[in-house]
Amino acid sequence: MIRPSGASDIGRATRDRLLAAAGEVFAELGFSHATVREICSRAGANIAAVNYHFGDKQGLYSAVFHYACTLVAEHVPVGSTVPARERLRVFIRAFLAHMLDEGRPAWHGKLMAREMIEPTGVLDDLVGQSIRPHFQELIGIVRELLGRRAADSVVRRCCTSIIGQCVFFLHSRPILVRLDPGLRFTREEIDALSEHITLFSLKGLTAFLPKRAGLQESAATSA
Amino acid sequence: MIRPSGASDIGRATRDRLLAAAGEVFAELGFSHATVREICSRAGANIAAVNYHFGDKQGLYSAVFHYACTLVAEHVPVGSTVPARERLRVFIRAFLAHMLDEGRPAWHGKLMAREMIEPTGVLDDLVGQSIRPHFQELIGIVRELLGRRAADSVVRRCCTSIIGQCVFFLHSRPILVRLDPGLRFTREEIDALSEHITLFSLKGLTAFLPKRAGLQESAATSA
DNA sequence: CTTGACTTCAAACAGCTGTTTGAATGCTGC
DNA sequence: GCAGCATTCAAACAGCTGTTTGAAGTCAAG
Repeated sequence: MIRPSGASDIGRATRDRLLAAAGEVFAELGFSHATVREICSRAGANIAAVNYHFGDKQGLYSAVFHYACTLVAEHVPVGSTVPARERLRVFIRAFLAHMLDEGRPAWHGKLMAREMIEPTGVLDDLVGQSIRPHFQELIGIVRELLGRRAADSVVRRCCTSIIGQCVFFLHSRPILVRLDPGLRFTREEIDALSEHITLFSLKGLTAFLPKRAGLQESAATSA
Repeated sequence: MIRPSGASDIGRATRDRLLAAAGEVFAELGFSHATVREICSRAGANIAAVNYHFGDKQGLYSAVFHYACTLVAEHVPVGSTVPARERLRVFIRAFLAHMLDEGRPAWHGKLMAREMIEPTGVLDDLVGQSIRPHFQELIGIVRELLGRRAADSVVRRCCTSIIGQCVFFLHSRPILVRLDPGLRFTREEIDALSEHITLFSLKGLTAFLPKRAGLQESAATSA
């Protein structure tokens, strides 16, 4: 019996405590380095609690991950009436803030970063539920900025250029802080960063505008 | 006794075989997932060989890593007589090729990617010996493209924008192949990718040129 | 109170890990 | 051949891991 159908209040309490503790530990140490004992210790639960409530360690990880996915779903895409260059700005800012913000539930950003590096199987769910929609949204923005005649491959590469700039801070933070000690991701720094990436990307996109489209270029540039 | 001072030929043979095998296994699985037994098995050596030749698993990892670092040192920076935008092109191409090329010693790219994510202590050496010089080289290029009056913070952020685009393919490959099955990093694809990043970045940089510098912009753009 | 389902607990289990040991082997210089 | 050294080997060790077990506890319903 992996998980009982009806859970009482105190049962749900330790279950939730396990989820919260597991989120932290998994984010800190990754799936394999995190130990069930450490998670249960932080949750104030018995070692057998994980297996009782989630079947096994992998089940707990999946539960934590899906819980984190639902939190991401709160991302509200901007209406398409807004100009594309403004939607790009909002997109980049939301993306950066979600990953770097050292706010309260700091772990689900790290968690997803780890999943990208060491896929454990739930990565497919993550791609389907969260990443692919976001990526499609960005593709729509870029396509609007580049015009109908832009090739799919060009649009795709431009999207990776934009996302790459954002994700870099997530994956390479250990190196960045060694290159520049005193690097902190405060709210202001994130704002400045997203503004920089937006400007850089809007200009960079103009390299792939169809020839003889000076009017469009100026439109995409005057951000 | 960690390592004997004088090593005979066959001794050096198994030592080298251990280094090669460890490079593959560490790159594939990371430091913690890699097992001494697997490494020794691939090297055709006894389990105790690692401890005999390198002291312990960490010692083997350090040796592999420093060996990989010496290989990277073969990167030849272009003379500064070449125009900056051409040096940027060469830099990006070399960077991408070094990390993505599925050539013979395919492992030291992956190895460094893993080290960025899960620093094991040798990361400091890596930053000092390899990453910082490369980063300084890129800073020099970007500064030349942006002009003397560009602020340090702007130059720095532009460098991260450029490197971020390159590193993205290294860290997020699991996601990218799920978003676009059939994605392969052939020699041609790497060429096209580096060309794209170069164009995108050269244009993106112009967003941070000092105002009223149309002449410089055209110089940086006509790549 | 008694029943019964749900939950917690301490203890142990089996498996894999890096590491050590001490004997056996191979090679070199005498 | 022999001593001395570097190297290899099979076996075992100690530690940590996820997981299981069976008893004890908890609480609501009859």
